[in-house]
Amino acid sequence: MTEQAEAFRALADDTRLRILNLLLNTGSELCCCELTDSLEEPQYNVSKHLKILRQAGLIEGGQEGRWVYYSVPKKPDAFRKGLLDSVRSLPETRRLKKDAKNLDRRLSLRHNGKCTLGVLHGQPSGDKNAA
Amino acid sequence: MTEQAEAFRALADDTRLRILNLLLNTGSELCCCELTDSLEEPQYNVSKHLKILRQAGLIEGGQEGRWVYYSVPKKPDAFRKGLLDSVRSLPETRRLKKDAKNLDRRLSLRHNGKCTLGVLHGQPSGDKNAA
DNA sequence: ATAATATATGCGTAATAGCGCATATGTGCA
DNA sequence: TGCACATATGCGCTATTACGCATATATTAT
Repeated sequence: MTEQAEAFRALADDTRLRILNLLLNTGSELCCCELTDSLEEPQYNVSKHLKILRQAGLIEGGQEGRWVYYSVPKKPDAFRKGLLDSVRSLPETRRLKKDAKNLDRRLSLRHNGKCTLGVLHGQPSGDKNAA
Repeated sequence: MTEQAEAFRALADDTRLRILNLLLNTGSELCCCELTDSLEEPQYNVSKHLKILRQAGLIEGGQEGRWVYYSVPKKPDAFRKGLLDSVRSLPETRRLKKDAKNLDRRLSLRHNGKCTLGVLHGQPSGDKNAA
């Protein structure tokens, strides 16, 4: 598979589109646990999806202490810039709105603009512990 | 999977990208056999890929007699238009150039701007009959 | 009608993807 | 040195995908 087809494949997944949606709609860099809580997905899944996106060159990740902050590339090549623009134009579904709302709440817990917590919600498989 | 992720998935395949590349770079509509010969892939595969692209809303197909002509949608929605633009910006690999060359040759066999032939090459699995 | 032909599709199989779970890795702090 | 914690990864499983092959469908020509 060519590099370009791989990039498309990285986008062919709802969870990964949700991750990118959050990264694109916030100026900030987001760490794994913030994404995990926002998406209400298990941490190991979020981590795996982040890896796929990073390998496709669609996000970048930088470690800061125990945390790894992910963000959209500052200078993507033309092809990936086009792809990211396509993701930016995704229709705002209920799910994406909820993700954004979760993220807002989660970001308000930062201190000095940095995450100081881990995953808060119950690592839901079916949301047993959420309520 | 959302409709948008499905569209990305449809693009996550080299053969399908090659098909779109040909459709985007020719003003003309192309029939299945012309694409088959240009790509040097088996007819049944091309047909299957065309189906996936059509279901994703990335191409349209219209029957004319025994032939089915495929083309890029005239009025795609904003999201798909962005995707098609991304495909348009694919780097010109050797493979894509060869496809285009094959297509040129194949198009020169049209009569009155319409295809009058079926698949010409040896339905290669490994190009046994090609030489 | 029958044959010829352009395209589509069902089936079997091998490869791949995503999830859940458990656990490893690596960093900071006591 | 050892513990706590954020993140990453290996494994087993199931579901999906792509391919090759054979054949079905549909349209034209004889």
